[in-house]
Amino acid sequence: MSAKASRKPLSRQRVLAAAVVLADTQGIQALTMRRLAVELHVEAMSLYYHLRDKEALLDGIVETVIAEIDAARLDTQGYEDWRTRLRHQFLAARHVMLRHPWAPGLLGSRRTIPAAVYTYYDDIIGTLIDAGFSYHLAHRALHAFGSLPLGFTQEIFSPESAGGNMEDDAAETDLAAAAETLPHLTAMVTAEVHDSTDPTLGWCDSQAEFEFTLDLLLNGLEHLRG
Amino acid sequence: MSAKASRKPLSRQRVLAAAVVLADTQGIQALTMRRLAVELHVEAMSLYYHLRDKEALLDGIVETVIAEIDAARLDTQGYEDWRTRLRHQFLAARHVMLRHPWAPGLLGSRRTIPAAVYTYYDDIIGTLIDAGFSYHLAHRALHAFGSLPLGFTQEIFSPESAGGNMEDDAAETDLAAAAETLPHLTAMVTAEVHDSTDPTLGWCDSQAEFEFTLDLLLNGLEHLRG
DNA sequence: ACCTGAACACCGTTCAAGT
DNA sequence: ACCTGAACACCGTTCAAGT
Repeated sequence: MSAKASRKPLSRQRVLAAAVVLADTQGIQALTMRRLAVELHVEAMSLYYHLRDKEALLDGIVETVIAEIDAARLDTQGYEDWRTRLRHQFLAARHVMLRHPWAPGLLGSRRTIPAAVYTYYDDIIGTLIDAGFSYHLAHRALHAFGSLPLGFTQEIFSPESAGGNMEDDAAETDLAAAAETLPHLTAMVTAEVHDSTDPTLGWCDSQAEFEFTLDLLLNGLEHLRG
Repeated sequence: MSAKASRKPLSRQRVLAAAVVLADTQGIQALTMRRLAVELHVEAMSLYYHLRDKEALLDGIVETVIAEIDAARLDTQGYEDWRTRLRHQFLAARHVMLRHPWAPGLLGSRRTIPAAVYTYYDDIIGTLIDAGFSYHLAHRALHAFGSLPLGFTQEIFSPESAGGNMEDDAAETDLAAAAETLPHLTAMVTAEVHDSTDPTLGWCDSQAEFEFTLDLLLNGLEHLRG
C-alpha cells in the first residue's frame, strides 16, 4: 500500500479533468504544465505523452467546458416557443460558465474553435429558422446575441477570427463535410455569401453586424424609456 | 555620432508607446519585458526604472488605449439625440479597438480598471439620464450594451469583477471623491444600492441583468421577424 | 506503453553595482 | 538620475533513456 502503488495510470481525460479543477480553484494563470504535473503526482514531462503541448491542453479544457454546456442543452429540448427555448439554453450555458470563470476569456483567445461550438450554434440557427427567421436575420441575431450564448465576444471587434479562415486549402472539403453535421449553419453561410457584395473578405460584414446590434438595443431601450 | 549617442533617454511614455506598437504588430503574447527592451535598444532591467513591473506595463498600455477612445469621444459632443450620440461614441470606440485588437481581451482580464473607463461610462449615463431614463433603466442599459462600448464583456459572467470591490477599506472615501468627478455614476449606484434587496452582494444582480438583456434582444428580434 | 532526468531557451524580477 | 550584469526562480519543451 505504498504511495507509488496508489497512482492510477494517467490518461488524457484525467489530465484534462485535473487541469479544469486547477483552473477553477487557482485561476487560469496557475495552470502550468509543471504545477499540473505536481497535482497529478507525476513529472511534468509525463504530460507530453498524453498531450502534444500546452496548446493542446488548453484546447482540451475548452472542449471539456463546451461538452458540459452541450450536455445541459439537451435538457432544453421540448420548448416550442423559440424565445423560451433560447432563453433556457443561454441561461444553462451561463450556469456552466459561472463554474469556470476562465472559460469565456480562454475560448475567446483560442484560434481553433472546438467542433461542439459549431453544433451549438447550428442548433440555435435551427431554432430560429423553425420560428420563421430568414437566414439573414438569423445571422444578424447570432451577432446580436454576442456573449450571451457562450460568455465571450471578441468576434465583434476582430473580424478575422469570425469567418476569415476560408482561405485554407481544405475549406471546401470542410464545408462539404460540415453540410451533414451542421445543416443550418452551412445553409446560412451559403445564403449569406451569395448575397455578400465582397465574398473575398469573408461573409461577415462586422461593421454592419455591429450597427445592427447597436440599433436593435438602442431602439429596444427607446421603447422602454418611460 | 555613435549609436550610443543617438539614444534618447527612456521615459514611461516612450516605453508605453513602444509596447503598444509591439503588441499591435507582433501580438500581445510577443510583449515581454525582454523583447520590449530589445525594441528600445536597452537592457531589460532598464524598464524597471520607469515601470514597477509587468503588471504596471499592462495597466499602462490599457490606459493608453482608453485615452485614445476618450479623445475620439470629444468629437461626438453636440449630437442632441441620445441614440445618435451613443451610436457615434460606440463606433468611435470600435474604430480605436480595431487598431488594437488585443485591447478588449486585456482590458477584460485586468483587475484594476483605469479611471478613464469610469468617466467614459459616466458620460454614457449622463446621456441616458438627460434623455429621460431612470437610473434603473440606465443601469440595465449599460449591461445590455455589453461589449459595444469597449469591446469586452466578461462582467456578464463574472459578477465579482463588476461591482464587487466595495469591501475595500477605502471604498467610502473613494465614493466621496468619485461623486465630484463621476456624478452620474455615483448617483446611479446610490439609487440602485438603495433599491437592492441584498446590498451586501454588491449592487449588480447579474442574473437579472443577463435576463433583461436577453429579453430585450429576443423581443426586438421577435418584432423584426417577418 | 508509459514515465523520467538532464538540458535548453525563454520568462519576470531582485539587487548590488556602475556612470 | 538613469542604466546594467549577474543571478534566481519559474516556464515550456526536446531528447535520449529508463521500466
